[in-house]
Amino acid sequence: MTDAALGLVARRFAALAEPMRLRLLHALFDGEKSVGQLVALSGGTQANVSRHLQTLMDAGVLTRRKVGLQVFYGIGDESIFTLCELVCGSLEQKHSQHAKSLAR
Amino acid sequence: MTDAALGLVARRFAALAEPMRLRLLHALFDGEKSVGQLVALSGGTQANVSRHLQTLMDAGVLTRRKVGLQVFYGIGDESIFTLCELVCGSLEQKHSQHAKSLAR
DNA sequence: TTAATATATGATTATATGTGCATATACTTG
DNA sequence: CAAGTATATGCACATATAATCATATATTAA
Repeated sequence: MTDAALGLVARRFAALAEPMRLRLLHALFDGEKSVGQLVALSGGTQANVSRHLQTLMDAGVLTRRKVGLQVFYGIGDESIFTLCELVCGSLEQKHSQHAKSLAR
Repeated sequence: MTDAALGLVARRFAALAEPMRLRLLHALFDGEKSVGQLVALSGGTQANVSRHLQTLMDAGVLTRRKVGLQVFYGIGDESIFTLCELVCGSLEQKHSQHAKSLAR
């Protein structure tokens, strides 16, 4: 593994290492949405949502489509779905094990 | 998705969002190793390697086994393998597409 | 052209994180 | 018990990142 490769992988993970960005990605799981829609759904400020979308774009995770005044973002990398499922699954498992060990 | 769940997922991704930690994980892919071995393999300082191992432990990603003076760490969550493969695969694909678009 | 709307961005501040140095802790051996 | 070895941790510093506010940049409509 070269230093450059490790850096790229780290950057990809870093893009997913922020609750608000995960919320935005989650909102995009059922199809692309405008910035305005994402602001409403996420409850964040317009500026902050725009910044996070920019970060996800830089990470190569999103698609961007401009239509008139609006900009529509969508999931641009299919691996995101699997990544999130994997982590959620692993955490659920850990949580249920923890619950069991508390119970006995 | 609750706020707490998003926070947990973000923390898991954050654990993987650092080149030195990825290097350590990579070194552990073929079995558990002591801190000293990891220091030698990674080229980091002892203090820094120890800190990163602690971070990965907190994230629930590693196992820890103390034998005499030494402490052996290992991969404690199978999903890590798949996560890294997925990201590497996605980046390779992106890279090859980029190479192609430069070529034509 | 002017006004109105959607999105992006500069500047600032607060917080988090990575690193190195020195030292503490835990364990083993003589 | 003293000395030596492996690992962990307190402290300090530099850097990165997220959030907010105000404002800039499109684009459309009147």
